Amino acid sequence: MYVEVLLELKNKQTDQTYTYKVPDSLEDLVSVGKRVKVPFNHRELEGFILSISDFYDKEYKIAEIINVVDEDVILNEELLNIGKFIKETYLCSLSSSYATMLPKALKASEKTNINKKYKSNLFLNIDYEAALKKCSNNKQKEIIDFIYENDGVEKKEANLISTSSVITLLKKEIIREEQEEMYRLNSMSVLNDTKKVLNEEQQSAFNKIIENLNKPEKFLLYGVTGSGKTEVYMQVIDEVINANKTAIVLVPEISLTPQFVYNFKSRFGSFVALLHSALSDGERYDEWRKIARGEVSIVVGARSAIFAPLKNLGIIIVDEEHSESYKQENNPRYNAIDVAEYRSNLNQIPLVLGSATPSLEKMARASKNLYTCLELKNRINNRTLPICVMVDMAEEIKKGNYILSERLKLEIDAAVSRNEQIILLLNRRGYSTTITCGSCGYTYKCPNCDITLTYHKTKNSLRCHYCGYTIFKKDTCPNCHDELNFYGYGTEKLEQIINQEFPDLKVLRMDGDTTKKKNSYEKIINKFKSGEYDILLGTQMISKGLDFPKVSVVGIINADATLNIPDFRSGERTFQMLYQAAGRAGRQDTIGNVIIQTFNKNNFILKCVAEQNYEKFYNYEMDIRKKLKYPPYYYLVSLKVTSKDYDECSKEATKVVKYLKSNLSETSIILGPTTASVFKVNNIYRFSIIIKYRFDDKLKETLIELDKLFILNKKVNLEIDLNPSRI
DNA sequence: AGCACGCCGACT
DNA sequence: GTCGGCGTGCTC
Repeated sequence: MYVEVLLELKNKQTDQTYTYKVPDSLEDLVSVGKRVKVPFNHRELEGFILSISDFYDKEYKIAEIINVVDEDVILNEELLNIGKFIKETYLCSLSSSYATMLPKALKASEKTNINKKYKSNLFLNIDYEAALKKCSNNKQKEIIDFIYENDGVEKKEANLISTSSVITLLKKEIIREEQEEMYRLNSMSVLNDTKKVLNEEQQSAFNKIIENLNKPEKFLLYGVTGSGKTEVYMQVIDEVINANKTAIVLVPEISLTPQFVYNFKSRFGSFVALLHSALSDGERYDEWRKIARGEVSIVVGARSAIFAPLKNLGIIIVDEEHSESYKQENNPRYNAIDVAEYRSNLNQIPLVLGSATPSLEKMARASKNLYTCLELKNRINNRTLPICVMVDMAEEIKKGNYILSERLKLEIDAAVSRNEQIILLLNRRGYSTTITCGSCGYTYKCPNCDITLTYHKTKNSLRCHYCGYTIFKKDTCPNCHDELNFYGYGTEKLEQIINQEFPDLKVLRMDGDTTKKKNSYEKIINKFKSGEYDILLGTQMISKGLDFPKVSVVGIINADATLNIPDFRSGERTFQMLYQAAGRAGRQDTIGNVIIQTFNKNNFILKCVAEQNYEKFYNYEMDIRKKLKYPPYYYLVSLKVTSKDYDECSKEATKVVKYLKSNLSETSIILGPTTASVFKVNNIYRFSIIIKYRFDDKLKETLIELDKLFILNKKVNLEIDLNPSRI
């Protein structure tokens, strides 16, 4: 018997299977998808068995496998196929595909000590009467009774009676100890929630999905904020479970902690497994085994939960479909929604993508009837959408209001007097964006990256938001010792200004700096929810799917910040973020007020936000994309050539473009090379090349060949990103 | 990746 | 002479 083994080496040269002989003694244990330990070039490594055969016809000599690592199959047939799909779609190595699909404990390369956890149980070894007779004291009798009454007990519990008696009984073999595998997370089943009555729109969306449960139908559930998409998901899942099938629900990482998860737990109890980033490696391993063994029917999780080894999958739901968190930004650069489509086709089951602000790509597919669009136009219980007002900051500055406009200050006061809460969005952390010397023009810059440092006042330090480089601020210019000027502002400064202007109000700040510690995100949210704080200010993380019933005012401090980022999707991102933030206002019985502060009061996208008109935004933005040949009209590939050596990097980037131009079809557009938007990060130079194409049958082949040319080049690295989320 | 092999410079 | 620097190449 021979096996093909895939080793996990981080090198594309070794991304192939190696043939090993299986000794007779191990033949019964071997099966496809299990890990085996094998000798490999004077070392011992672990790898996955990808296939088994009875003979081989290779000329080289063959080694024998050392042992079989797993009792159970890790990569089942579907997972094996998903891995191949990822390799072929995103041009990464097969071993790196499987590596990202599995929890750390199951990776072939990691020599971790993440193990199964066991608990000890005690049982009677002889019958009850005989056991009692053999007891030499009352404590022992008590233990025997305890075990007898409960038909076996946990050793921990018995030890509470008397540890030494337990030891004695074990020694005399009156009782015996057995190990039972246990999970680190005890799935508390809340089960205190019941189905809500669907309104007409929800019901019709529900019906359409239910009618297609055995088809690979793709749905776009386009429902305004507060229209009750979650209830539709849950009732659909209920149907799926009743048909003895299982479900995956993907959620952006950020909305995983709060009520979304709680809702699922209280509706479905222990049928739900959770996969989120706060799990320890051990906990993640346990959840994974629960899923693989069929002990749960629903998996709720972030991006990588799309790889959950559920059998008999019945539906996949992706909430907040427009979220960029579904695309992995390092290798393999997969998009969980693409994988979801693949699994939907493979299993012949529906895929439901939900959003209040669908991505242009998905809405375009819906308008071409490639997806079925299910629309929820109204908020449940006929709640009204908030009222949006745009404030021209150019006018405000004339009045001396640099950061907070008159209107916003009034609304804050009014909300507080009504005992309501306020959310302020400022998508930039830190205190001020740049520090420049008034005399010589010296600007603090990162020595490793091509970017100015951001001043953080609480630590009196300047930090690079790319590589983390930090220095302490001097009192004067380090060059000419003259005075320093501060430009721009971030969340830290906003917090200070609010404290000055509204000394009586209690303010919470939430950004990348205040949420670094584990659970701090959840803590801040709970603090704000409790009502003891008046204002929550923060970066875009406060705009995502949070439900604070008492919030009636949302202030967007600087709507222009994200609008001016040089990326073709910046308009779309701005619309999505501001629209979602606006949706935080007036969730229950209050009417929401949204104040949008801007220097571009005539900007069309901001007007669309103010009117809360997605269709208008969609038509406008689609028109631009068509004219500029961007997605969804064209597909993109982003190539990045990186190196520590600037000249080498530039030279190779030019070669890449030449290669592409001579190999791709003439209809494809090749742009570059240009220095990337931040052209130096961590002392590595970056050149960017963009391919725009509609149909190019030579594309994959050309990129694979190009990639091969760079494998052996140790000085220069090439990264290929298909359908990048940013360029 | 990581280990061996190989081909050069600088030392007890 | 030989110890060890790292560039190159291969691993069933």
